[in-house]
Amino acid sequence: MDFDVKFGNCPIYYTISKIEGKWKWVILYKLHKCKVIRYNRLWDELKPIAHRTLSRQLKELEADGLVHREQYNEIPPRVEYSLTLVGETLAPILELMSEWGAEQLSNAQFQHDG
Amino acid sequence: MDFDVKFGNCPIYYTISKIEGKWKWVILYKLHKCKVIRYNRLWDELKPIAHRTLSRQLKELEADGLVHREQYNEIPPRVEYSLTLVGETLAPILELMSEWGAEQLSNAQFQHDG
DNA sequence: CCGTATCCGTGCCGATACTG
DNA sequence: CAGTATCGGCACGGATACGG
Repeated sequence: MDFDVKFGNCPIYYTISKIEGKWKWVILYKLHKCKVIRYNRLWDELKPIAHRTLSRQLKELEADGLVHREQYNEIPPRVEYSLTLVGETLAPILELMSEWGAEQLSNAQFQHDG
Repeated sequence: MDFDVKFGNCPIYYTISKIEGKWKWVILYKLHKCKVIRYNRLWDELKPIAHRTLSRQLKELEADGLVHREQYNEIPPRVEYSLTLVGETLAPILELMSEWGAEQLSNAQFQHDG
């Protein structure tokens, strides 16, 4: 990564770069909430996400050490995703993000009703 | 926004959608740290960001009520950016993101130094 | 100093079909 | 069930030049 060249004094940029993309935070949040979740279940939760997109983001998250992939060689096949220990350290951020969104939504509600 | 149609039960998606883009979190963080900052100073801090990009993201953030823009009709002109009250409510998330990045960076350091 | 205008590349993301 | 292959659109972001 060319991170430290340009932004060595900016840790938040490291975080943003590591978890870039439209879906990654949501994926991480789902994993945090569900602990363990199968591929199709995750896909269901995130529809209308495309397979290609979900698959790729999961792979990147796995490569970055944030997500663990456990494959069972059964028929039909079963694959379960969960957060790694490092991934779990994001939990406070995920919770705050969710809370912030909820507050903004309820505020917007007041604006409408109020 | 088509948010509530598809993701009404997922507040974190609201947050992500609101603060989308490669730079927005970093911009918000800088504003949070500096309280008030002039355009060119911000641009300096975020180089190699392009003017077009910085300008647009600032406008979007302003339109979303997260950033306040104060213009002084002097010569030479002066424009100062700061967080709105709503923008300030993101402070805990920004701090956590920065801390998380710092931890990951120092961990990576340990891996190297062994 | 503080941006906008213009032009353009690229890479993210989606749809659909197909495989082990 | 759990993905990959292929194709393509389009919006995001960058470089540069110019305007108030």
